[in-house]
Parts: sequence; C-alpha cells; structure tokens
Amino acid sequence: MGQQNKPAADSGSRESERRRTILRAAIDVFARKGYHGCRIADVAKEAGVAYGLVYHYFKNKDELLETVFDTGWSGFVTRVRAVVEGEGTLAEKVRGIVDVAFEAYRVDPRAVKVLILEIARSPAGSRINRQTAFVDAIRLSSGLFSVARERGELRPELDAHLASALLFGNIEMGLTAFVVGLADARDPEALEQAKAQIANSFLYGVLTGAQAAEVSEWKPEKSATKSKAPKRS
Amino acid sequence: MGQQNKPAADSGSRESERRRTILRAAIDVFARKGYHGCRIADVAKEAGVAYGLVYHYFKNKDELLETVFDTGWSGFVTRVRAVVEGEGTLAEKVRGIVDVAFEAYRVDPRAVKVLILEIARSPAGSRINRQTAFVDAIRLSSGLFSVARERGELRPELDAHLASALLFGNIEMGLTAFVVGLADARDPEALEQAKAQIANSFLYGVLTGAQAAEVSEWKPEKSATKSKAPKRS
DNA sequence: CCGGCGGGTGATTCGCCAGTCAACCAGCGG
DNA sequence: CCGCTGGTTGACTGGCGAATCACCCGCCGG
Repeated sequence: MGQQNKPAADSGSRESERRRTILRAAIDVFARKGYHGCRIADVAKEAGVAYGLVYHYFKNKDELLETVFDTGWSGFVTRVRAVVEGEGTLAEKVRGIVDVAFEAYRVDPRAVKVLILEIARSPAGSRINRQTAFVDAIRLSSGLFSVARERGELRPELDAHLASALLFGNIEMGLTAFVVGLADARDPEALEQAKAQIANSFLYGVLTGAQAAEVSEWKPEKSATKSKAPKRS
Repeated sequence: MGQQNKPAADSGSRESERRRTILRAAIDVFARKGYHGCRIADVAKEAGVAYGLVYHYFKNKDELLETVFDTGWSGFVTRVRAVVEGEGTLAEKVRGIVDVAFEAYRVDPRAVKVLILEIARSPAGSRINRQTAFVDAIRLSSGLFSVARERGELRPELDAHLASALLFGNIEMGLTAFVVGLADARDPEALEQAKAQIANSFLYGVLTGAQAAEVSEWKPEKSATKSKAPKRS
C-alpha cells in the first residue's frame, strides 16, 4: 500500500482547514506560554480539537514548532528577498526591509513574537538549524552591502556581513521593544516612528557622507498615519 | 580562608567554594545544552558533586538559572553604570559600553552565551523578569541620550529610549555573530574590529553632523590593550 | 568518648506530559 | 444496508527527570 495521503505530504498547497487551525493555535499558545511552557493539550484546547488530532497532523511537538518556524520565516525571507532583488537604491532597500519586518509585526504580532522570542535564539533541540536560517537572512542582505561598498556608498571600513547583521540587530531590537512592552504596540504612530528611526539611524551609521546627506531629505511619502509626529526639540 | 555558614544567606559576599563550583558548572552545561536540555544530573556531574548537593545550595532548577542570571547580569550592569556615570563625551561612553560587553565576552564567552541565548529573551516561566532587567539596562543608558540630545549632540528626531535600545541591539547582534559562529571568536583581531565597527556605525547613525565628524578621527589607541574605559574591577 | 551538626550522598518517589491506540463516526460506493 | 476508509476522539501508558529523604562521615565541643 504505498499510500501517502499524509496531509503533511503536499506542503503548502492545500493543507486541510484543521491543520491550519492547529497551527494557528500553536502560534498563539507558544506566544503566550512559550514552547517549553506549553502542553500539547493546551494547543488542542485552544484549537478546539481532540488531543490526538494534533498528532494526526504533526509527527510530534518538535515538528509542530518547526512548521511554525518554517511558515513564518520563509514568508519573511521571501519578502526580504523580493526587496533585495528589486529595484532601488541601498537606502530604499534598507527601508524596504525594515518595512517588511514591521508590517509582519503589524499583521501578526504574536507570530513575530514567537519567531523572535522562541525560535531565533534557541539552543540545540530539534533538527532545524534556526541559526542557519538566521545566518541565511543575514547573508542574503549582505550582498546588498558588498555591492554598495564597491560603489563607494558604504563606509569602506565596514564589513558587509557585519553591516547586515547590524541591520537585523536594529530591527530585532526595535521589534523587541514592542514585544516586550517597552513601547506601546497599539499606537500605529509609534510603530511608524520607530521604523523611520531605525532605518535612518542605521543609514546614517553606514553610508558615506555623500549618500547620507540624502537621507536627511527623505520623508515618509505614504502617510497612512497622521502627519509626522510633532517632535519637541 | 574564613568559613561561612549559610551559603545562600549572605549573597554575593563569600559563598562557599562548592556553591561557586556548581554555579560554574551550571553555566557551562547551560551553554552547551541549553537550560531545558540539561538535567540537574548533568550539572552535578560536571561539577563533580553528588546530585543532592545541588539542592543543598539551590532551592530548585529555576533558582539555579536565576542565580546565573543575576550574577552575570548584575556584573554587566554595574560596569555599564560605571561608564555611564563616569567622565567623558557621549562617544567615549558609548565606546565604553561596547567595550564592557565585548570584554565580558572575551573573559567568559560561555557565560555571555548563556545570557544571550538562554536568558535575555525567554518567555514566562520562572519568577525573574529578565525583561525587566533588560529594560532597566536600556533605561540606564537612555539617560545618556536624553542629556546628549539637549546638548544638541544627538539628532533631535531620535527618541532617547529607542536610541539606547538600538545600541544594545547592535551590541547584542555583534556578540550573537560570535556566539553563533558567524564570526571567528578566537581571532582577537576580529573582536577588536567588530567592536570598533559597532561603536562607529552606531555613533555615525545617532550623532549630529558636527559630533560625527570627530568620530572619523578616532583611532583605537592600542589594539592589544583595552581602551581607557573602566574595565573589569 | 559521645553526640550532634552540617556538609555531602544517591537511590527512590512522584507527577507530568509526549506520544499511542482502540474505538468512533460520517460519508460513500456498491 | 453493509462495510470500508479516513478524519476524529480521549483514556491510557511509559519514561523521564525534578525534587526528596534517609543515611553517611568527619569535625568539634563537652
């Protein structure tokens, strides 16, 4: 009986509704109690399904986490790649990447929380090398910086990898501030502002003088939000 | 050496030799296998003591982790505070903070690894709010930036808290690169370079033009020796 | 010499939770 | 109407590991 109607088999295409429900529930519970702090029973209850069903769709707890990771991360990387490979100046692309990250957070804060808090730094355990994944993202955008450096847009003393790492460091820390509650996540104003500040200070920090001058002139064009924040100086 | 009675009682002063051995072992094992991946038995074996003795010195596994955290983090914060409250320009202090972090890594990479990978972002679980601790550090140095902004050294549109968060984000990401193996930790040259790049790109990113100009002139005075920043006490 | 005390030991206990499995139920084709 | 198939259920179990506890031993004071 070489049968393999395993729902997991055709990944991505049309997984059952149930599977997605469980995945969703897993994200929520992980976000609330952490991977180690949550029981499969919790996930099942959250999803409103029987305990055993979780194991019908996922081999084990690790695979569940792994799937959460793959889903979220691959979506992110895909969008980042689109930005990296698209048209635009370095500055525009950097802004683009920051946008992607913050948009992801706006759309689904809990998923981002899980990615940041649970997965990004997590020691040995399951098979997935999240470190590899993380490193891949850094490498992906580091190409951007090598090119820019050759063009003389980047401070020559900067290492491309490090620059890339710093960008993600900034983004991650900015998001962490929200995740952790340092900043108010429900305030869209705050999000916009943080986004702009992260991109700007990173660009100022990394570009050569000539390029940096242009940064100052940049204004957020699409004011989906209200006018720029009145900053008291 | 003098002998002391309740080991746990007088915290910090002179805890028994044994207690410290166990703590040390815990750090090593946590660094190797992660908090959740390690058994108390592993810690005991690593320390070369009996299983039960661990419970003689620590109430439970959580308290063990908590102690690791407190020890490492408070040391770090103390040094950071010294820098913050010491003499010097903003740029010098920023460099000082970066120094403190990297020096800590140089001295005890494994402890730093545990702090970064296991504790810094870790969800609900034990009592300690590491998040609070983290936030405290950010607040601590954010004062630096408020002052700097009033003096006009800082780009006026920057939020002091965010700037501070970004600094730690940069540092953390830089260290993570080593912890994770992206960069070669055994190369002291690489460490020095990363340090300089982090400090510089952050400063460029955050300072006003006038101040930033001075950054370019800065040179690491000694490659082998540490900077003038108050190093270990 | 005795007894008590505090550091030190490690087999035992005990609760928890991932993962299993037999039974259940809807639909459907014959 | 029957029986098969595949999604669905939840009681159950097996192992694992945190925490306990009864015991050990060297020292000190009386």
